Amino acid sequence: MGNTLGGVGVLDKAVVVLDVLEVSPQSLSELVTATGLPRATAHRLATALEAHGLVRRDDEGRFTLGTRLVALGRAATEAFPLAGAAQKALRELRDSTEESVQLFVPEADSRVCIAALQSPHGLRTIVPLGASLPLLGLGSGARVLNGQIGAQGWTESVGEREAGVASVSAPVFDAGLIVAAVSVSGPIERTTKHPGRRYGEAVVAAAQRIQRDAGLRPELP
Amino acid sequence: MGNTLGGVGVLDKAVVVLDVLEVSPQSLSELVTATGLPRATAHRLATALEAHGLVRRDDEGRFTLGTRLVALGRAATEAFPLAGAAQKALRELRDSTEESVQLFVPEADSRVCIAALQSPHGLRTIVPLGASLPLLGLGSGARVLNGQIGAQGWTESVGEREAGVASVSAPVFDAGLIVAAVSVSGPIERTTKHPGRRYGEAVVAAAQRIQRDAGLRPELP
DNA sequence: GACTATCGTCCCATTATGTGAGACACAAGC
DNA sequence: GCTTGTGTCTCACATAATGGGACGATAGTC
Repeated sequence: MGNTLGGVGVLDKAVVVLDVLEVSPQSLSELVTATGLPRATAHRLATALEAHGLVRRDDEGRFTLGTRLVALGRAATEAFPLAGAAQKALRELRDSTEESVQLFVPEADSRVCIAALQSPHGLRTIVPLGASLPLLGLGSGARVLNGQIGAQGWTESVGEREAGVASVSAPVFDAGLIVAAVSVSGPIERTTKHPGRRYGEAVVAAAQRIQRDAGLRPELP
Repeated sequence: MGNTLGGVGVLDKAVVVLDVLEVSPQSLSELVTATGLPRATAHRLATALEAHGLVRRDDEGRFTLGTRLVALGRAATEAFPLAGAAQKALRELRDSTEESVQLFVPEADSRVCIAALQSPHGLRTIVPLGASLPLLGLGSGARVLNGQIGAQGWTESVGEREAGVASVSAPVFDAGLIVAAVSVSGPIERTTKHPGRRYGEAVVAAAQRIQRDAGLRPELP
């Protein structure tokens, strides 16, 4: 119930509350209009979540995401063997390319950024940790996760997902399956219109290093 | 209901599931024994949470914390104006002391670590992000949040919260109220038995810088 | 191959559970 | 004064969560 259409359960409503609070702190009345829930219900849910530390009140008495979530979020990140194992390789890649780098994993019908480091330049691409992008969308990361990889092991996209930004991505394999995509992205001015020429090799190397560091098997047994 | 004793609602059970999964991935049966919930209930809850991305399955089919939580966790961290504003000051403090540093905020009857950086040394104190410690407990951080501050503006504790570790903490004020505590902690061997002498000044300076960077008013209007 | 154990998943009658309109107290503004 | 806006709480009602048990797979043992 609630996951399909029709009946909506407590849990679904509670998640809506969290979703709304993720955007910004909300007073009760704001919460009511934002969620569409009746005042009494919104209040009960928010205070119930508050009792669990998932929601707290800020200095102005508004509801915000609670401290419990920072602990859960950290644990969730660590639950990805990849996220941790990829850190060193990503840092190397970011430092050698001087552009923002990300690690994406497929999740249902989207791809989620589970690790990201930013370019040192003032003008840079930013993909927030945890950001969820459509899997069947644009960008070299999406292509890679859908199995569209060039002969050299990488895929590039120029001004595809967002105007002015280009990116190169390479797949991370486990037992012959693509489990993640490493991406480098930045403004076309710096990456040129053929970012693959510049970064392709480095991205593929980083993906392979992640494979090794995470203890994955690149080929089928 | 459920927050007191007696009736336990869906939300409470869902949180229990998350709590259990925070420790480690669990198969359904493990989840059942860990939570004490009936199999059908545990399954329904876990799959409901899965539908919202708060829970996912790992490669072995077990339940783990989901990707949605990494986004929520990040948002929760950002919802603390302090956590972000404190980063620079904490990094400076960590680099100058070469010991682990933390920022604690009071929350109900506990104190929560909302920012932490670790010592470069092999032997070091680790307080995980989001960790929740009793507010009326031991340690210089607890003391500071309870208003027990020495004349120099800091408080030290030696082998108090945990054997072998000493710490120094200083308060962050807003409008005359203590809103957070900055701590430096490390093994007694390095910090000496009078860590305040060594780090007191630096910790107080960091706390004041955080106050400034976060745009807080140290005194009453 | 048959037997048993344990797994994840799903059904459905039962009732405990969450529901939400409305009452309430408090504060600010006209 | 009155009005409008908060946040909070209650309570009769019925909806939504419950959990014992059934089911099909898979794995191991004899």
